[in-house]
Amino acid sequence: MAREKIKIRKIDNATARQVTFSKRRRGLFKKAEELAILCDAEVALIVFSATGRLFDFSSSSMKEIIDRYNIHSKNLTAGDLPSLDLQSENGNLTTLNKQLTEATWQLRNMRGEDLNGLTIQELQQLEKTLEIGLSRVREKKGARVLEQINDLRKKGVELMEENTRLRYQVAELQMVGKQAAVVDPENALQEDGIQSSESVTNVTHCGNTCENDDTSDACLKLGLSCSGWK
Amino acid sequence: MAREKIKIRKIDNATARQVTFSKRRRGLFKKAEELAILCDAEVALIVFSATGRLFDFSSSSMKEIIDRYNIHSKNLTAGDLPSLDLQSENGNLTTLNKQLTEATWQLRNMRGEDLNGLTIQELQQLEKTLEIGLSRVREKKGARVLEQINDLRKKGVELMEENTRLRYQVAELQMVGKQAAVVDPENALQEDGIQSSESVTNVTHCGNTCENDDTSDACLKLGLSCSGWK
DNA sequence: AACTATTTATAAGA
DNA sequence: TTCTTATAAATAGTT
Repeated sequence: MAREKIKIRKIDNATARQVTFSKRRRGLFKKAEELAILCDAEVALIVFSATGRLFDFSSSSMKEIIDRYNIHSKNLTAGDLPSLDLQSENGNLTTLNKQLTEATWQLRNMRGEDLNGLTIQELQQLEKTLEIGLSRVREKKGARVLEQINDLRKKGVELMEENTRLRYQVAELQMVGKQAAVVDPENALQEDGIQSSESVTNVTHCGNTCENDDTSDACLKLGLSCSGWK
Repeated sequence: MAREKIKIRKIDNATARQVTFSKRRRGLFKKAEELAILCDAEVALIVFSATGRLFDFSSSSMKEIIDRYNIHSKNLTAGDLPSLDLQSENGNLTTLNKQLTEATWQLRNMRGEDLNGLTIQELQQLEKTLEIGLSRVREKKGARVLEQINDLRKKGVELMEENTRLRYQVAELQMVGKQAAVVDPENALQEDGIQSSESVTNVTHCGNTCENDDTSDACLKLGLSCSGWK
């Protein structure tokens, strides 16, 4: 639906796939919500990305919709097939169950739940693990934030450069103006001084100057990319 | 998206609403399937029309996706009982595998591993979860340490009381000794003085005195509970 | 992220 | 409902 038509099959390039996922996911969720509102429908949408992240939308309570779905679908299919490969791989099953129980228990402990069974030593170890995890998460977040800041800086530099160009442009134009209005030289000098000092010290003021210049919409971009994160 | 732009609010006209529902439902399901195929995502979509008809789509098994959703959303919110309903309902091998994968992924994230796929917002959320977990663990550890300290204090008091009793006992015995060995009064007086000053100021020294006294093993207990934490 | 040339989706009308 | 069509939205590829 864009520059080129694409075939509906798995996108090979992982980056492109991720980008498309983000775009289409947003579109899908928007459409789901619109359908629910426009047509008074009950809508539940669950999406797991290829990397395992969950996204979901439900027009009312997800639980209610799933319950309602279960009732409906059971009526339609009658008897469902209760786990066929259960007995064949029983050995793995108990192992998996144990692993999952263990993992879940660890997760809960890390969230600070069910700590009563732990000794002071275990709590100490848990605290250390959490501290390390927390510091790593903070480090990564910091790196991401720095990336964004650098991006903004880069754009700031671009703005400054543009600002310089514009100042020259203004100066040139004013030279022409001075030559034309040589009858009133005082007034022309004053305007020149005000304009240049403002444009150098305050980048955001350029919006007024370059509003209709299609080579310089950097001010707008700056504002937009700032708004997306805290 | 057509002849005219419309506002996203419930369509008043029932017929128009029904028509729009049919059209948009088809569009939504198509988009859902495309997202699943293009981006290798797991998608489940459940829609109930205003008249109660069920429409659903799922890229794989609806049950699996809902199970996975339950695990995820439970982990994100609060306390659940995973080990209990694991054996009864989610006995399926593939389901277990996915749950375990999911749990492992979350655990690694909490330990600060594999953070590259996460957005700043997700990192923020993770940081918050870790902070909460960490503070709970520290709180619990603090409580345990306080318990132990109170225990030790109590035992200290018991020792003091016992000590006092012992001093009286010693004094009494020495009175008897003095009366019996009245021939050497100087030596008896000196022993009394040393014993009382030591026992009042230094509790741990009592070990030598009461080692074989079954009514007072508090010193031993004190030593054991001291060694268990740092 | 932001920009567009295109493709899609769809609102209204037949 | 279905088809048509003008127009709004979504989005693929690019920067």
